[in-house]
Amino acid sequence: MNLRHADVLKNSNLKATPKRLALMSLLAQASVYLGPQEIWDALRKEFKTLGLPTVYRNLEELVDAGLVTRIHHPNRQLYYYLCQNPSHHHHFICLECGRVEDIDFCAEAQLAKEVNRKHQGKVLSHVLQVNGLCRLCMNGRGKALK
Amino acid sequence: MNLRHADVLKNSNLKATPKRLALMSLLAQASVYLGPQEIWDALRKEFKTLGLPTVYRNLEELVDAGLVTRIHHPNRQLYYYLCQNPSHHHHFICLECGRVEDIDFCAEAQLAKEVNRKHQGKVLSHVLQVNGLCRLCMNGRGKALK
DNA sequence: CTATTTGCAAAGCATTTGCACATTT
DNA sequence: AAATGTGCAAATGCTTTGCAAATAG
Repeated sequence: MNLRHADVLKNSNLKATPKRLALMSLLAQASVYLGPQEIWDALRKEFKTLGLPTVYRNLEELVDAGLVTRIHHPNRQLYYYLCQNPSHHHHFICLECGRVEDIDFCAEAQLAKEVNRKHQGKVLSHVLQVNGLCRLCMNGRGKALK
Repeated sequence: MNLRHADVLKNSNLKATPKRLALMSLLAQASVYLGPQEIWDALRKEFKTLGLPTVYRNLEELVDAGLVTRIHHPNRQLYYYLCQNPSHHHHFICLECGRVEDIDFCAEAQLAKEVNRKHQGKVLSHVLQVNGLCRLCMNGRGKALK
């Protein structure tokens, strides 16, 4: 598991430091998108001296390397997630608790056609962000993340 | 034109101040999404003493009233647009010049089905953000907005 | 040994707030 | 006159940067 992360980092010319590996493990385990602060709080339990700027820097490096996805939450903060295809991000965001889940549905083909026809532009990536209520909050069992 | 804006404001219990009307006119004319700074710069030509906080406050009031749409640009800033259906925003964003255009294409029906099936959640609104190159930038004729 | 990475403190910058004054209704 | 809107200055809060010390390969 951590061996894999180390290899992935090496392929991107990033050094496999303990903190970076821990960050990747945290993201890999997370079932929701995490913000820098939450990540910092979680990792500081193990690394007492970890600085918040290091979290930010690592997250952006991982984003640049295409290993991590960054989304804009309606609450105006950034959230991160370990993701596969960086050009194809579909999220379901619960407006009540802040939970973010991936959505499989994609209409990329129609989308590209539409953009070509009407805008004559070129699609490089797309983000579908669906705001709503998750099943937990619909049943009053959601915990507000924010 | 301005009469209509005044009425719309009245319906939302907002006073029709000259600055607010000018802001609405500016948004109504704009063919691209505008940021607070751009809006401030534009309106200050007419209103020398206009404060930036006033622009922010008015934009948010208009968003709250459902008269204006706010989107999160990949450059991490907020952009505003006079818009009809606040639950249905599809944007094409040019990564080169920052231009934002509306996209008509929508797959809401399939989307709702997918969310219901897999996430068991409720869709309240959705945003489809397509990042790419606009026709101007593809031809080297785009002006970087940012 | 060299290039990265990190911690710390300080800076940046878009956005927000407090409050007295001005304007709309 | 009462409620709302505005300017100004200052505060907020997330994010970034500079730089010297630490660490990975």
